[in-house]
Amino acid sequence: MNPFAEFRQRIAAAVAELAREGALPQNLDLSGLTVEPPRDAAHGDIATNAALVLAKQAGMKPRDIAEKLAPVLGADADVTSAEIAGPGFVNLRLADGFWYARLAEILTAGVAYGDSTIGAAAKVNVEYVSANPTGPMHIGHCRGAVFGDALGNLLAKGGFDVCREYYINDAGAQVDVLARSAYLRYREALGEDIGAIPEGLYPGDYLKPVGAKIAARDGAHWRGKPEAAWLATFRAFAVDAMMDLIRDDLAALGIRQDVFTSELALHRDGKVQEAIDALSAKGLIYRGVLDPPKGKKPDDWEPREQLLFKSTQFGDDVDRPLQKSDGSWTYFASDIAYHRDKVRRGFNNLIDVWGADHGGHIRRMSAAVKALSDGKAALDVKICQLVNLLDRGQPVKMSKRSGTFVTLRELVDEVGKDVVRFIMLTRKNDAPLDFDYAKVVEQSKDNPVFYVQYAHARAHSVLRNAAAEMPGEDLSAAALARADLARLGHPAELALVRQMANWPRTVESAAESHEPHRVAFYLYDLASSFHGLWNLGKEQASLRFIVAGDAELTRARLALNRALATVIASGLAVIGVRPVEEMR
RNA sequence: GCACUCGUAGCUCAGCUGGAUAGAGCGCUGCCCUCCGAAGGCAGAGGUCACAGGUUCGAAUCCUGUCGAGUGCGCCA
Repeated sequence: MNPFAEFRQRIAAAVAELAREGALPQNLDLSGLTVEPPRDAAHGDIATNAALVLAKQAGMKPRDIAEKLAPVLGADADVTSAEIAGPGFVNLRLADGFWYARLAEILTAGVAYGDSTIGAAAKVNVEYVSANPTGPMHIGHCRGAVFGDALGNLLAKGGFDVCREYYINDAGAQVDVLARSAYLRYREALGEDIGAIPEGLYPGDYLKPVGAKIAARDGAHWRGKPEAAWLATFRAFAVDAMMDLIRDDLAALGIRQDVFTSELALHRDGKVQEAIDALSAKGLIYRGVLDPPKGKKPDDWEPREQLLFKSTQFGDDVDRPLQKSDGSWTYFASDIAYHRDKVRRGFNNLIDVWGADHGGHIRRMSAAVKALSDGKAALDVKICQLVNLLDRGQPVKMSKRSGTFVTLRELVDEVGKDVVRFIMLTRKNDAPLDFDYAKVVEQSKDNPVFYVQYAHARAHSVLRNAAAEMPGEDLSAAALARADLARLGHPAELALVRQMANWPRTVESAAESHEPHRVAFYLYDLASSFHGLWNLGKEQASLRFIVAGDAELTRARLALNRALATVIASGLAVIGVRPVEEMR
């Protein structure tokens, strides 16, 4: 249960009741009604602005409305006090029993705690990574991959029907370069001395096995033939090999996607033409000449008639070209076809995760989605800013040319997938992120991954100790849920329960705003509260979790421990990090 | 030149879609282990939320402008 959503309903019901009695006007608009935890715990458990948002439409003073509302809410069995504060907030304090019930709920639900139905099983499509299939993934791809995957997990937990998707850019010039590079390695595999890899081809060793495999399969069949004879074969073979490589890299990060869509297949099946025809039927396609970009030196600029999409009708700054001068489709054209395909597969919620360098394409793509779905589908593009790779504060030099760029695999091998995943979510997606090799593996509170894992491990440490001290005692979640939870009377214990009860709300707001980083911050805060509670037991032995001679109190506190571990595990599952029971 | 993103403590960043006295971590100062893991915790100092207007009961949050940073800008993907 999300206590705040629950009380929002109860408050709406109270308003309706007052309206029935004639104390308030009928049919008030409650859309601006918020029900939140107050910033200051001294203000109670739940705060609502109901009186403030209703004042204007009711033509009454906020405090007068609050005066009527507070007694109605105060009559709720779960509410111990309803106070009016400030300009007209109503602050509710809930009975401890309400929070104990939440604790039991956590123990009963397990890691499913926080699962929500706000998504109403609506289909949502998350496209992420979509790295060009020309080599292994490097660190630059990493953030978008983790972000997209965690967002998928988050939406699934929020009750959406999630499809995770990868768009294979296997139709552009870069895959021809890949094919030529593979051909060179093929000749090498046949025993030729190919010397240095020429400028403009991919130099990486990862293409050697590709060339070797073709040589093993086809022998010298392709040797000496013109490019036209072998290009398509080598391209297809190399792209497949690169996609295998990328899938392995993704697997190392714990990522598995549901659908892989090929750009080449869209072209081959005439889907691009179909999409443009569809837009054309809506009168959104024309031939025209664009103005040169202002302020930029038009060195080789010459006016050129092009096939254009009227993206300006949907909020873009300028209409966008669909064809190159040789008549072939632009990337934008095939991307339109791709998004049309998603819409036709029944997705009205589209999310694309892109790198920072694609920021300029958001408007045109959103315009295209609006146009081709007649406004029914919404596209949300999440931009992931750059990751600055550091080592002890010093930038790690990367050069693609010399092949010394850091691959995703190297990174994961070095620090582990859990660390990579968590750190990638410790910033908002649109803010740049520093990733310091040395710091992220540090076992201290400076390192948020460690800090959260440590809280989980500590809770399990207590459960292990308790099991040793109380042999034969049933310490399962189900058994602990039946403990006398009312023994948890200390303010810090209740505060922890309230914070854990905030997890469902965190899931819902993070899912709705497409912001998985909120989960990481929530877990950090929760871990912090738990570490604080732990240390209370150091100063005051009676506050330790295991209390000799009071089995019932111990059971209640063990319930708190197990619930804490459960909520952390539930949150880490969204991020895709394994909760550990012991630190080593 | 235009567009997008951003500007919050000395540093790195949160701020739950407009709420009450703006929060963490690092760094600095001072404390807490005869130990349920000090791999941790507590306390203190530190901010006119870039600046100027506006919207309203109420603005770090929304709008406009200025300044500053990053990214992108016809036939690359």
